[in-house]
Amino acid sequence: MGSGRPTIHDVAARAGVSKSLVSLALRGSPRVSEESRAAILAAAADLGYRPNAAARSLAVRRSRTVGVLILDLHNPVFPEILDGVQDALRTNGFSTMLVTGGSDPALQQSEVESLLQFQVEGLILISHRLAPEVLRAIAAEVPTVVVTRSDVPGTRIDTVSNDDLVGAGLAVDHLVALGHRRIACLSGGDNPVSRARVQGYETAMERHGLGRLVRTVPGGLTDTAGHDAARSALGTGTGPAPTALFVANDMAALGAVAAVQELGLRVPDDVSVVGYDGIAMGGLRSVDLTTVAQPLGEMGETAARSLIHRIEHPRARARHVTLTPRLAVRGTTAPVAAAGS
Amino acid sequence: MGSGRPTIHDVAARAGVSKSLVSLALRGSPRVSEESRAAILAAAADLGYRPNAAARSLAVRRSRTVGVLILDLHNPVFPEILDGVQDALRTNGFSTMLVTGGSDPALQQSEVESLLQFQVEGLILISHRLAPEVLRAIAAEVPTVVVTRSDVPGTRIDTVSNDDLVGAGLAVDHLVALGHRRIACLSGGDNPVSRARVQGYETAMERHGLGRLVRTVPGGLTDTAGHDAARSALGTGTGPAPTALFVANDMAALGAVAAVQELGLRVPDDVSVVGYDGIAMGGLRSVDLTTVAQPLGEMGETAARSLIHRIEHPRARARHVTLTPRLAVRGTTAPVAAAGS
DNA sequence: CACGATCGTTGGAACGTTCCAACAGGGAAA
DNA sequence: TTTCCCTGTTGGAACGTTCCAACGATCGTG
Repeated sequence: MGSGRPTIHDVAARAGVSKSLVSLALRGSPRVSEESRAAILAAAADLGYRPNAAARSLAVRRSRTVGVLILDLHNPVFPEILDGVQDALRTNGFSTMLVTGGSDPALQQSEVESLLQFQVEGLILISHRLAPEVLRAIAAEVPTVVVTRSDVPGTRIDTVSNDDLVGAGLAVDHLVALGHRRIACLSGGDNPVSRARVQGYETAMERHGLGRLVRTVPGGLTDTAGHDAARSALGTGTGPAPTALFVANDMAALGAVAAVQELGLRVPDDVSVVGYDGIAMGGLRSVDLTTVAQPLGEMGETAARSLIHRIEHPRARARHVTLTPRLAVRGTTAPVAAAGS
Repeated sequence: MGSGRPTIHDVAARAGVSKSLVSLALRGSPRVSEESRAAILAAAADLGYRPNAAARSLAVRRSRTVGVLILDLHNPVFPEILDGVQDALRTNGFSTMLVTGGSDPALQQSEVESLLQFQVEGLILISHRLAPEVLRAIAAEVPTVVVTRSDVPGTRIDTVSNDDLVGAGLAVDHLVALGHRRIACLSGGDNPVSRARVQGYETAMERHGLGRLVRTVPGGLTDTAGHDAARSALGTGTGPAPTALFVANDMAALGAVAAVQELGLRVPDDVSVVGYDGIAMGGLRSVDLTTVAQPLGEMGETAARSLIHRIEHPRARARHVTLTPRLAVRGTTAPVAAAGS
């Protein structure tokens, strides 16, 4: 007593009832008389009583908390997914414990470890870098949902991702409809997501009878990677320059736009650029990037709902949800210039 | 046993020792014999034992966890502060519990409430919207540090912020050195931070003998607010147009850049623009915004260190740290055009 | 008028950990 | 030999909550 936070015992003593009744009353049980309830509530308010979540979770053996591991808060894609996650969790009475592990797999693993020590009931991994066997071991202990990647083996792990093949097709369709034919693809490097986007691009080009004009330039997922890839795509010596660029993600697309401008060309008059992701920043007036927008918030919500389902039905089979992206047409695409340059 | 996670008792049974000795061994006490230690470690590994943080925190009455409330993960300033916070906390053996409350004060309060239920030992508020009396009540219960705002009353709350007056001065000095005289300020609206930046602008203008040319245009902290404010600043009818804009933050500055271009003017040839904050996105090639950069990571680290100090010395007085920003000169500022337009 | 049912209330056990006082055994000192 | 002190180990209490079996009082019913 006295020292430290007030406990349920202190409230009981002040209200003149037993600790059990306080517990009942505070959780809104109907079988508590009106007077007792009023006295207890008053006592709790007087003392500034606040339930101890650690003690509760110990007693009920449930923490009502889920852990979220996020790769990198700097890439604006992730906060938007997170919004959806938190909304859905909150409305279902779960708390969120958020950690970031950077891109270091070991650090990520230790962060997940500490989430598990806190007895989280489930895990949402927003774009992790964990080794497959580590991931599998984790998923064996606690329901796990992976967002953004769908290359996860095993049936104990739910996944939520967007359909990169369809998305890349949307971009190509849009450009073709604007009259473009020489459409280059700046790839995002050697990871499953980027590979799928490149493949979607190639398939769509074939579908439009442009298979011979397929041109994929190796790149990466950052600003500078996009910049460099665009320079090499537009560089001289390799036949006629492309009139449009499909870039693996928005960050790289922004770099590509800068490169185009540095080369003395205009976007979109001389070269159209389409990104991928739909980050909010792409919608800023001074950026105004045409892009394939993933339903980021919806992906987050879906992930949270899948997880809750698995928590409530531990024997349920894993679900793999693929959502469909949509094209956001903005200012970096335009009909192909009348005269070939 | 059997069902659920293995506990310290299971480990003890398997290693053939008492639970107390397991506890000792796992925490690395020197007074455990080598054989016992080895047997215990082996048993723990076999069972996949993981300590229960809730039970520990109940027993030792310390959670070794700090709560972090972040206003908005979408504004890129905050993740960068957060990086510094997490680094410093991690190296001092604290876990982080991160929540976001959006801009709704009630929601923020309930998120803080749930942090307190988890028995966090301290709180870092990265730009909150809590009412002063709520804030004070919270700080009375648990050590609290506020980052970004320095207008907090009471001596029980530490603050970490940057010196907005000096920062605004840096921007004005830079523009004046480039030959600009008609420098307008696009304000960030009615909040303490924005007011300080405007005041710093005015003071600096006076200092350069440009007091008569002070011109403050009401604006806000978003892309569109900056856009609209820039349009009205550059609009006709109010004497000669400014040749440079000092904008309350980077997001608004990006909107201002877009507005300048829409008006058929070039940045920086016709109009120079300086932002404030130093978000990473401002450094992207296609953006390349000159700005007053706050030492964001350092602010986060300082906040974490202040908090840890207060946790370890509960009677310590609150510290109010003000860090100095630096100017990042990039592509949106240039010498004033030779001929007045 | 005794009986069981209902209502509101209660103490004790449990959750998994840490801490503390106390233990046995062996060696050194008396 | 007895005493004392180490070293390594142990059981029980505590942390703050929830759950459960059981309590006494009041009520209606036969």
